[in-house]
Amino acid sequence: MDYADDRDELNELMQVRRDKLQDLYDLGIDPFGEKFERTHTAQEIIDGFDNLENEETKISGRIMSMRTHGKASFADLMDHTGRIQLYFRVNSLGEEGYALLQKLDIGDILGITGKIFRTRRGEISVEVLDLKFLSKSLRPLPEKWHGLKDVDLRYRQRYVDLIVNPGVREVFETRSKIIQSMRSFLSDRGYFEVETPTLHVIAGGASARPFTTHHNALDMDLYLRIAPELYLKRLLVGGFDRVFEIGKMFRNEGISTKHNPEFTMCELYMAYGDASDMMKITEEIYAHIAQELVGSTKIVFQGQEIDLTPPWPRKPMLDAIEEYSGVDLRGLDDSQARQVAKEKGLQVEPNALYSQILDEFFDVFVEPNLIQPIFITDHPVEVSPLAKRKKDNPSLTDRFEPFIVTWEVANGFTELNDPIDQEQRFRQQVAQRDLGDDEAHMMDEDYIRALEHGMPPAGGLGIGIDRMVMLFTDSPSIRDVLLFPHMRPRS
RNA sequence: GAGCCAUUAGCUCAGUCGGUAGAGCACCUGACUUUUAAUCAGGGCGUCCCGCGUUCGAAUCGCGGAUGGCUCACCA
Repeated sequence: MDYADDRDELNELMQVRRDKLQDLYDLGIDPFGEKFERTHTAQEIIDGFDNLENEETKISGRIMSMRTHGKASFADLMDHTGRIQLYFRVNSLGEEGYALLQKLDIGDILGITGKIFRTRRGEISVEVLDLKFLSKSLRPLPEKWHGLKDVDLRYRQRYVDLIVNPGVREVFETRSKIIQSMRSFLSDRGYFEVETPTLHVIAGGASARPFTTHHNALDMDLYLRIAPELYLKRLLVGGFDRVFEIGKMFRNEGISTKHNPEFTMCELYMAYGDASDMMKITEEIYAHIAQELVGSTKIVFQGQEIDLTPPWPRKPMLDAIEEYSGVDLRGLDDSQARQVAKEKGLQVEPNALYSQILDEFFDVFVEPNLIQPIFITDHPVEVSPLAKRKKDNPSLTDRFEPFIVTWEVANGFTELNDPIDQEQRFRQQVAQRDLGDDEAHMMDEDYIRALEHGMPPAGGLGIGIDRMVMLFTDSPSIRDVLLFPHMRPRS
């Protein structure tokens, strides 16, 4: 087999690497070696140097830079813990062994057997006694100093981004820690982790357009779930006391710095509880994770200090609107609300509903001001079809949304457990659907049936994991916290 | 979906008035046995995002398209 083939289609840099590959084969060396058992990681050698000096070690990783000096050379080897310097000397490797360096490229993955020592300049290093090619790299890496900056390439070729931009790995390590931390937090409090279907016959539990797919054997269309809510509450009917699920949701909507078509949410439900329990747990989870990650409940996001220390203030939506817009929307009907909105310079559809105008007021006047954590509560019943009405005002619900740095980071409420009210709410949603609102709920007869068996009063909460990770990793774009964010295919 | 901006060597970027493309890193050749953005000498590398047009001549101007970024709209 001629590994230096296809020369016409390769640029010079790749041709050179193919030639070296062929040279290795000619020398009887497998450039794509086998299992290599390391004894230390780079970080272990650096941390444990005092006890390891002059010891033999086996380490593996990728060559990230080389400095050759005639009969002695230096290279940096990177593994998942960090970098360590390699020192090659013709005296220790012999003429033949040392000559192999000519076949070495930045990006090659090596298995090194060597001796741990410190150079004259003080750098902890490994003097190479034997090197094995574990994988020859046939493509050049981006430049050592500037790395890979082109965000398009960074997302499309995340593997390269991860190799050359060390901060990227940290973000995803933090993401993993956050999810682990959330799991143990909930599990420690008696929450039981479950998995519910992602293929739904009825896409319910949120107001969003679903993705549609098709089951061939059953010859039926199915939806990718927009929320796990209705299944999790069926489990409360079934007798589970506290449940949670962490998983992907799919919503067929726009892509932005805060939206990806698939995103991760944690939903949890507490039987015999209510919204106030959920607000408490929201604050506690955020504070707990902050404490674990940075050892403080104060964090910095994009240069702003955010104080996550509980308790967070709570403010009814209508109070917040009055505070920031100066307008009291309480008790208005649809047309009065439209009139007030026009006076404040908002764009309103000619037949906009009161609840929609409320939403618009909130988005324009309130949201941009919500930097520090705050719970906005008491949403109108029309936009909260699964939440229980407030006892003292049946047009509002016992619902809350926490905001941090102007983002809605979660959504929770006291769950509606009255099957008759629920059925009426669904009917209203279906009516809106018929009027062209394709984000309104569909009727879910089986869910009503489940409620008819009796669901305990309960609090429920959904936390957006991606936004939480953005906040804790100081990432301004959701794409920075997704390993492989959605991209249009490149032609 | 709309507006604005970007796309030039493997990577990071220059490119003046429209005159036919440059730097650094990386790469190749040589020197160098403790360097670390190693150094020194020499070298080569381009679908200037794609297509059409204007022009004697287009990386540069015009039109259309692709991809990305930001803002807005929808949403978590």
